[in-house]
Amino acid sequence: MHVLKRGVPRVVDAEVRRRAVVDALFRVVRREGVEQASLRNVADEAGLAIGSVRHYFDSHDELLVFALRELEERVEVRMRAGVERISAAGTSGERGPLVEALLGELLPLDADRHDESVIWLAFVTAARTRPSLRPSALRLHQGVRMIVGKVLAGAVSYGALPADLDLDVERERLAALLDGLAVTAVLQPDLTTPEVMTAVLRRHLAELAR
Amino acid sequence: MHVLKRGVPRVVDAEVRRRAVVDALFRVVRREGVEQASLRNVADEAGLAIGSVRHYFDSHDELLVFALRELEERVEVRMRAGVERISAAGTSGERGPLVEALLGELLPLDADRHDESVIWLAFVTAARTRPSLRPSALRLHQGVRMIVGKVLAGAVSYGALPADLDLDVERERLAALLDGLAVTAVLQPDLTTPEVMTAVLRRHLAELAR
DNA sequence: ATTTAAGTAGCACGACCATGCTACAAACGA
DNA sequence: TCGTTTGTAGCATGGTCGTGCTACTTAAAT
Repeated sequence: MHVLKRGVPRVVDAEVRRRAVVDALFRVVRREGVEQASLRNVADEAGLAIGSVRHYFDSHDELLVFALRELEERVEVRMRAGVERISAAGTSGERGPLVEALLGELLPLDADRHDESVIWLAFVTAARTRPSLRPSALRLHQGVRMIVGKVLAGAVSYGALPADLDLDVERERLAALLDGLAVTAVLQPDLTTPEVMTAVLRRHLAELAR
Repeated sequence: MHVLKRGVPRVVDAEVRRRAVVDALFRVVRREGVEQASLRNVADEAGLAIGSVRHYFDSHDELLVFALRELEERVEVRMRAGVERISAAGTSGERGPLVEALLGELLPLDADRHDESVIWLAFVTAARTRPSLRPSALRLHQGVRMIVGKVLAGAVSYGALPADLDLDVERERLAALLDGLAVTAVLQPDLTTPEVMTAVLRRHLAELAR
């Protein structure tokens, strides 16, 4: 009945294990899609027995939910770092490239972020018919729009963008553009190269600045 | 050995039946996602026995491929009609709204096109890991970009858009915007209303025209 | 040293899946 | 009229799935 503190290393191990299982899950999803991310396939990929995976995740659904939260966190960390980098830049002249870099973090410009985008699209589309995934999917959606909104508002306040912009419309427009680029890069990677994506993003930002 | 013409009505019936099965498939996909579109579920939805469905489609995969081709055709028909409407409009003054309407055909602005977009996204993401669906997915991708490219080039030639536009970049930008709007409308329909989508599209076209 | 908990593993069950195959009815061509 | 094709239906097989459950091992706690 005593719910006191236990041996320390155990807890750490548990967290590491959960992370390892999630990484295995991500590899399966990237390679074969969410529908193939069964407990069996994930356990195999992680080099564990199916029962071991279930020790850390009570159900298949819980594993998926946890994995999507993990993805959420990774994106959030990268965004937060980008925002801080912009805040640290004093003069407005330096901010342009930093804004482009921040928004570029949402695009699959390198192999890691490509994989991340693949997993993002897989989970977020799965969330349409899986209620347990919807909260995370919604947070990701809103998070991107919040970042984009802040960036635009900040640029206006610095005089980098005209003050008469309809920020609600511009936020949705830029967010949809980023989503669209990521989606096409995931679905047709041969046709949507990093160069194309950066050119499109740069053009969009330049045009916003008139 | 005689491969001659058979009784006429049979062929018609067969085509009608295949269409009915595909419609049932679309309803299942819309409601529960591609992963639930098993032969059993589709047969139930169509009110047929599983064996009957298999009489028209030799395999599950063939059914999916046929269904995606059907979707391809529907989109193509609507696009062709829109293009003709633009070609029929003589003066350049009338073309603006027609262009907006044509590109709007690619957005889920009403219930029917919303369903169509849901199915589009489901199939096209499934195509990432299903080789048999890739050709259709690629054609849809290229088709949209061809239409968008023609529209932009036409607008330039009519003087409605500045001649110094980088059409390759603008084509990808507008196509990604349309894809992104459709995706977010499918995944977060409550947050991405038809009004938002039309406002974003209108704004983009207006800005292109400088 | 003994108890307690956590980690690992695997079996068994019921459900669902695609597909090969057979059977029967209706309609058509000869 | 007979035989062939076409539509409809259902059975059996082999596979994958999530999950409940049990067993064994390791290590920490008392």
